[in-house]
Amino acid sequence: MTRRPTLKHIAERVGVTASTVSLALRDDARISTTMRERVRQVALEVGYIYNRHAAGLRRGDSGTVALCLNDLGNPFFTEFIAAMEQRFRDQERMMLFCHAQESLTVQADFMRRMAEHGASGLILIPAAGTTGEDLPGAEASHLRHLPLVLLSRDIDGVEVDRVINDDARGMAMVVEHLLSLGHRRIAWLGGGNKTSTARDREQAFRTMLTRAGYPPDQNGICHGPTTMAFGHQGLEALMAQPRPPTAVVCFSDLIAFGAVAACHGLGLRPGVDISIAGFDDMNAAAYTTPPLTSVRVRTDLMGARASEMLLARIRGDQEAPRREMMTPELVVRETTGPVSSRDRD
Amino acid sequence: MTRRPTLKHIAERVGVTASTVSLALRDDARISTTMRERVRQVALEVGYIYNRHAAGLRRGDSGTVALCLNDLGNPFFTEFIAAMEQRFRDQERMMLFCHAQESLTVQADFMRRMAEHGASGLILIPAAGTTGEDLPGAEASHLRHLPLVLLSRDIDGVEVDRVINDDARGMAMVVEHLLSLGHRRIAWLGGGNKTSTARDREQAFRTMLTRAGYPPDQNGICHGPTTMAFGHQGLEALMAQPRPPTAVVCFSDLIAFGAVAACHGLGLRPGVDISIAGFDDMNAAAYTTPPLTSVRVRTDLMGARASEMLLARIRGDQEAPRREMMTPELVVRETTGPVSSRDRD
DNA sequence: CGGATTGGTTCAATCGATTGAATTGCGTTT
DNA sequence: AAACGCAATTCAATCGATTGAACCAATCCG
Repeated sequence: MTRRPTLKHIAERVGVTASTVSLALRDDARISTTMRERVRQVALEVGYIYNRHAAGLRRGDSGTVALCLNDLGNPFFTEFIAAMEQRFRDQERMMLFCHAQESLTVQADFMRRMAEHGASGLILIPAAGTTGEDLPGAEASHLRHLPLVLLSRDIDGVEVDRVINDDARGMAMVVEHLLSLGHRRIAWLGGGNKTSTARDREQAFRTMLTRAGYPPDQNGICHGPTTMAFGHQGLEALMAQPRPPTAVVCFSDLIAFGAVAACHGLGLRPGVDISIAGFDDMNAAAYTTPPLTSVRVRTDLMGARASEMLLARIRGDQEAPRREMMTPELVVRETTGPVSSRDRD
Repeated sequence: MTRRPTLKHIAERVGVTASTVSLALRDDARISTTMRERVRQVALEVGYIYNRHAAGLRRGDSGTVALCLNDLGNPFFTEFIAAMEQRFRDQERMMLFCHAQESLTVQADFMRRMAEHGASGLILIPAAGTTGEDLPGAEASHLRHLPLVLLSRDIDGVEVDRVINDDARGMAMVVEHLLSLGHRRIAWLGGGNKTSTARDREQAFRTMLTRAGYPPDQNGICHGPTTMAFGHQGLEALMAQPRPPTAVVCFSDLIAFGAVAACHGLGLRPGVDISIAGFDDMNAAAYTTPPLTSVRVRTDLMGARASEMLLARIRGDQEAPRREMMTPELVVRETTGPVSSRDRD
């Protein structure tokens, strides 16, 4: 098991210097076509493997871009990936990603590691509870030169590029839709206040209902993790109340899936006996029984835009950080319907 | 914007050499505690960032482990990740992953890149259509020294470690279950022959039915991509036949989700008018309406085992490659039930 | 024919951390 | 006082690729 071949080995075989080989392999115009061919040939023969550490050390950049996600258990987040991968691949950049599982420590480790590794930039869907202090942009941080774009979840008080969904608008559409169907007792099933999405959506939910004159009941606000399991038990809890809601708005589709599933056991027909709305409109939303009413978040556009913004920063764009909002749209399917006559107030 | 600080800068400040700083930061026993403290302190002050390229160049190993997935659109595959991350984090190894989207090119690029990067090892859920030629183990490949473990999908004719589910056994359980419920016209909804899982499951399906004396009808075999959309339209197609099946076995849960959803539109009650079985038992399987009968694949155990095998290889284990099979279990929920009397042959 | 041009290649310094061997300093032993 | 042991630090070579400048030879032009 011999040592892995280097430029020098190739150079010796061909009878030139390592410089020539380096230039040849990288298609430098200074090298003649014949030489290039010979070098290529020999490189193949000896099984040459480019050494990124050596190159990275010399050049200072590794040509990679990092993505940090925090909840792979929610397929919604994986939907962002496709659009981004495409963009970076076009730029011959590799995207390396990390699943931090909502752990600030893991997230910080990853960011540090990527800085050490000379990553060109970072797209971050921040872990719940992330503050400005935790970001590369923070003065105290050693990472301040790492270009950064926040995706999907916003963070207050930092000057960074970000691409987020207009959650307030999306939630307004949901509430208006339900009100127009005659619902008045509308409950909330969703996350706490650890992410901007959870905060913004719930805030909008409360504001809209209050403004319409039907402020949400304290018992109608049910907090819990963003999982199907929570959606399931949450709906059961809501419906066990003496005066159950006629409609339930879920923070996310994942929760709504659980809620819709719970109806089966309770003998309720979603869209008839109870209205349920989700948020995100992930792929699976069209495949619940019956299909879920939700708010389409344009993960494709958001991912693409985040990539572009990051690439611009990497190229050295010096403009002030931008905060871009994507407009969502309401997708009415079958889990929402008119309030049944016997439920009407 | 000054250049980022190096060991040398710290050394100058402290009044020692770079060697001392290096040893101090890495907690080498040779360095006194006081010095270690001083170095640490200064490193923090100047905002030192460890340079992985330099270290990697010198040491030849980057301490990272790579994972290549091919279908993030299917949450089943993300279920493997959690168990693996844990294991590697315990070993202070970072896991970098790639979503190759079933593209052999992207997969190959990633593997090459990881070899160039000096990754310690690779766990691969191979892209559909991957052959032994595409793997680091292949003689022709330049990657032959990269420790490799195959996960979930098997590949013929290569000597590599692998951890796979016993698909034949799982499928046998499904078919027996349906036969025992009285089903005789059982259809297949699933992928082609590009992955071992697709082949093995379909093969077992056919064998079991043939052995029982009810070989599947040619019209009862419906091939397509592993998506909910295919499951949806596939079920509609099957039920549109003059003599529709009384039960449908799906290659995977994702397809089954689509199939179950299609029932709603067709006015069929899964588990009553038609039996549907999935495979994988992903989290969402318990939340369809009604809950899906499926085969539990132990992604947690498989992920853990694959990590352990890879770590053993990295440590230099010289034993012959092993092929480990995990035993699945049937999870009967409500989408399967006795064949209805009017359908009985 | 001399000088300039061009194309092709080599020179040599450089990136920053690592590590086995060598060195220094200091107290202890004989 | 010489010899020794030990701890703490430094020396110096090394990893492999990159790249601006220098070099050389052949060709071209006035």
